[in-house]
Amino acid sequence: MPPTPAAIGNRLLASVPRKDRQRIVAGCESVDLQLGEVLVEPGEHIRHVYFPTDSFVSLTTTAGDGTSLEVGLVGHEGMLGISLILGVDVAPLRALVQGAGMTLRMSTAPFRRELEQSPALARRMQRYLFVLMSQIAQTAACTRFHVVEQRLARWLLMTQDRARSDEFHVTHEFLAFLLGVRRVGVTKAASALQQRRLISYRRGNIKILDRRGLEATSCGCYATDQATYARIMV
Amino acid sequence: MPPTPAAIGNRLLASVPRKDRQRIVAGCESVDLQLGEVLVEPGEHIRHVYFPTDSFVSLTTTAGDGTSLEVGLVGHEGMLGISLILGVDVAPLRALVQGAGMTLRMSTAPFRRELEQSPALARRMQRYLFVLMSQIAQTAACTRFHVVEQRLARWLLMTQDRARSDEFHVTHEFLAFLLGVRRVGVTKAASALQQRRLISYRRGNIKILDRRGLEATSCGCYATDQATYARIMV
DNA sequence: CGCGTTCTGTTCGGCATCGCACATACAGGT
DNA sequence: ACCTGTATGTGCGATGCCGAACAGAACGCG
Repeated sequence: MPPTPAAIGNRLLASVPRKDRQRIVAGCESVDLQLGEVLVEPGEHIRHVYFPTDSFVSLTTTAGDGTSLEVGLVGHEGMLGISLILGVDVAPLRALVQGAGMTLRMSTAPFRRELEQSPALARRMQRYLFVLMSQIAQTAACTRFHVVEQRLARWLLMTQDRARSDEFHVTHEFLAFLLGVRRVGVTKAASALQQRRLISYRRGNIKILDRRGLEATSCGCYATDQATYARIMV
Repeated sequence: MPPTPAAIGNRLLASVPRKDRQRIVAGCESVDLQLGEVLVEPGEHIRHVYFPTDSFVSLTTTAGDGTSLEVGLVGHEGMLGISLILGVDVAPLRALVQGAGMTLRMSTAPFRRELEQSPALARRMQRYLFVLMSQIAQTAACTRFHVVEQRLARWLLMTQDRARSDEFHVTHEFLAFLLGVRRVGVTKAASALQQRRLISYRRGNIKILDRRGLEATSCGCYATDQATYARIMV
C-alpha cells in the first residue's frame, strides 16, 4: 500500500510541486530501516535515493584508521543520495541508520529521469544540498572548538527534530562513535546533562526533558544550522 | 589584455569544451588578489565567481565565537562561488585570499547565463562541487583525529599543489588561524618538520624540501583528497 | 530464579593542546 | 647605526580528552 500524499511525511518531498511529487511517490517503495544498517559506503555506487519519513540516517566520514566521525544527519527534512544531483553516482560518505523507521526509496535510474523532467524538483534538491554542505562545514568547526557536552547537546537537538519525538534510542557507545570521542566521554557529558534535568536516559533510551536548556547548553552551531535551513529552504 | 586560452591556467576551465571556455574567458576580467583579502563573507550575496590561476583561496567557517577553521582550499584546480551551481547566490563560507596572484573573475549574472547555455559547463562544475564537498568532510575528520604536525604536512602539500611552486609565503600566525590552533602549536610542528629537513622557513617564507617525506608524515587525508579528485574529475 | 549480555559509571596515568607571558631574532625605514 | 614592528622560540601550569581496566546495574532468556 503506497502512502497517500498526506502521509508522505518528508518535508523535502512535500515542498516540490504536487504533480512531480505524485510521480515520485508512485516510483518509490516503502522500506523499513533497521538501526545500525549501512545503506552505502563511501566510494560505492549509489543504487537508491532515500526520503526518510520516520527514520533518520547519519552521514559519517573516516580518517584512514578505524576512526570515524558523523558530519551530517538526514531525516524527514532531507534525502540521501543527494550527490546524484551533481551527476555523480558515487557516495561521498557512509550512510548509517541511526533511527529505525520507515523511508521512501527510489532506484537511481528513475530518479535521474525525474530530475531531467522536473526543473522544480531539481531546484529543491539543489537547495537542500547547499544546506547539507553548510551543515558539514559547521560540524567541522564545531567538532574542533566545542567540548563534548556542547556537541552532545547539539546532537540531541538535531536528533529530536528528526525523530519527531522527545524520546529515542541510542547508547553511549554509539554516540561516542558518532561524536568521535570515547564512550566514557559521552557518559560524563550525558550525566552532566541529566543531573541538570535537561535529559533523562536509561539503557539506551534518551528522553529530552528541557529543550530550552539544551539550546542554552549547546554551542551556537545548532542555531546556525537552523538559520541556514530556514533561509535557504524558505 | 585578456589571457590567451593557453595562458588560462585554470584546470577546471581548461576541462570544459573549447567553445564554452572561450565565451567564459571573454566574459571574465583578470584580477590581482592580495594576501589576506576577503572575497566574501558567509551569508553574503555572491557578486562574482573566481577561477584562480596563480592565486589560491581558503574557505573558512566560524564557530560562533571568534574562532574559525579552514575547511577547503581552492586554487587553479577549482573555482569560487560554486554554490551558484545550486541556484543559491549566498556564500556558505568565508573566502580568504591565502596566496596572492592572478585570477579570472566573472559577474554572477553572466555566469548564470553561461550555465544555462552550456550543460557541459554545468556538469564540470557540479563534479567539482562534489570534490569540494568531499574535501570539507575529510577536513572535518582530519581536524578531529590528527595531530597538528600531520595536519600541517597535509596543508603544506595541498598548498604547494596550488601554488605551483615549492616556495610560498605564510606566517605561523596565519597558519594557526587556518588550522584552528595556537601560533605556538604551529611553531612547534613546523620546527619538527624543519629539523627533519622536510621544509625550511624563514620569516613567513616556507620552502618545501622533501615532498615524499611530507606525504609520509601527513595523515592519509591528503592522499584521500587526491584520489577523490582523480576519480571524479577524471 | 539464575546467568550471561549489554549498558553505564569510575578510576588511573598520560598526552596534545590551551592560554598566557616573555625572550629572541630578523627586516626595513630614517 | 638605531629603532620599531613583525616573526619566531621557549617556558609555565591548566584542561580536556585519551586508552585501558574494572565495577556495578539493568535487561532478557532459559
